[in-house]
Amino acid sequence: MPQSYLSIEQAKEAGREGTVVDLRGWVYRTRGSNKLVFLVLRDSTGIIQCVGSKDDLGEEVFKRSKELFIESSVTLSGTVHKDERAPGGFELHLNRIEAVKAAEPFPITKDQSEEFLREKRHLWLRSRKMNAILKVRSTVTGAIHEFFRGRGYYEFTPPIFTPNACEGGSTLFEVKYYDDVIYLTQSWQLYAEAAIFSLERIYDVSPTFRAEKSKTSRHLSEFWMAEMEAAWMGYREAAKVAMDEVRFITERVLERNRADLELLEADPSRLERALSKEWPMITYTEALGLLRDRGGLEVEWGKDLRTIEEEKLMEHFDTPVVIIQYPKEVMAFYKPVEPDAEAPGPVARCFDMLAPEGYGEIVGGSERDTDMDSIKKALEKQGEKVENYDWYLDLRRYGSVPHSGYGLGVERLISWLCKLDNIKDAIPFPRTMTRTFP
RNA sequence: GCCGCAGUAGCUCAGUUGGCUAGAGCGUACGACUGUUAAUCGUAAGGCCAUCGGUUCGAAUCCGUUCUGCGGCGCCA
Repeated sequence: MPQSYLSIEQAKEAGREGTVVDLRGWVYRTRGSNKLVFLVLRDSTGIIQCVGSKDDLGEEVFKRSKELFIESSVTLSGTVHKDERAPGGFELHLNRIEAVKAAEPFPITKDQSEEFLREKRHLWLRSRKMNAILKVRSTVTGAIHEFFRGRGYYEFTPPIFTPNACEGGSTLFEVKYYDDVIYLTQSWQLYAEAAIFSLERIYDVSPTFRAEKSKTSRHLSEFWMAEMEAAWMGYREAAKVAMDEVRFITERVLERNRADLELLEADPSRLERALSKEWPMITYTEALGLLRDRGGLEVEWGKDLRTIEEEKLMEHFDTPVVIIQYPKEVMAFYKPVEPDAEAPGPVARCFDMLAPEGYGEIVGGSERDTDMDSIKKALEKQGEKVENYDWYLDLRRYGSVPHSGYGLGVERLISWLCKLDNIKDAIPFPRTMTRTFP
């Protein structure tokens, strides 16, 4: 066995031509005739075509190499050649090939359906498509840490089991907890609000669970949210941080994953175009005006923007757009009223960020209410028991300060960056209302 | 919660107004082929037509039940 193996990416580096290299990986494709075998090798870095002739390999090895099924693990060695006939421009002329473990016939063939690929997701992860998405995903989560740490934020990890509802109880997953019942978190917010009195500026990237009965290509029951919470910060400033964050992540993906985006047919230039422009921040009331004047869509003031309205609105933009000051009535209890707004009714100090190309809401955030009485009233109105939130009210009793925060939907962002048809491809093992397997 | 679509070979799909022994491609097995691009050519194996019930001389096909999956709306990230 050779001492050191190269990756396929390394084997294609300049200056390697004519040298003998050792590679290892998995069989991606095989083709052949009675004198030649073409075997495309795959590893985490890419693919390369390997050519073996009966003369070079010997009758026995040649025959066995032709019998290797797709996804067999192999080690091999050969000479690097530049060859226009090979996919990718390089190929390896084999002088040795050994199966580490011969595979059984691989169930995924060229005829595929979304449903079948999800059923075989544990194997489909090996596909070039999933490989590219997972690489982008790694860049995205890494960039989130880099962004916040570079700005003096602390990572703060919230509990996943929670006794409280926070955004209305209907969408919580109940979990048996010893002899009791508890819920899976659907937001870190209440705990983040406790932590800012210690750390002032915090962020996290963690799983979130929502039992919404949403059967769409934009919803998951388990997804990852990148959240931030900051003391002494207003909602407009938080919205600017969100825009900076999404910009930063997009830059990093363009730097590190250009080839992955191209493989996914997610034209990088559309992201470059978005980065080259200012991203608009408009009010809800202005958005309604836009819909009426440019879209011919009349929306009654006070109604939340639905999917159709959001899509219609985003037809006019090729960058993400932040919408601020939604009507107070449609917002959760913790969002305070903006007194200075020019609007037909009370509006909240809150914002959403919509992605272009129909990818919908990627960020939702707000300033948090610091007024004890209005929090209590809002909780009662939602049917919550105020005494369950007494610990949360303590945060208002002891040195309350203005503060804001937001949550970024990691899979929604990845969907936009990678131009995915379905959010279920943005996470390795999607969990939806009907899928918990594999 | 509401609305729509689909279940036929391991996979992707045909299957006419109800009519003979249910078809193709891919994959698999065997064979042929010196440069293939998820090669090509030949042969073969492979089916409780999702389920239960009904109509009929006769049902993959028509009607109803149940189950499973997919998508849209609402809600959200």
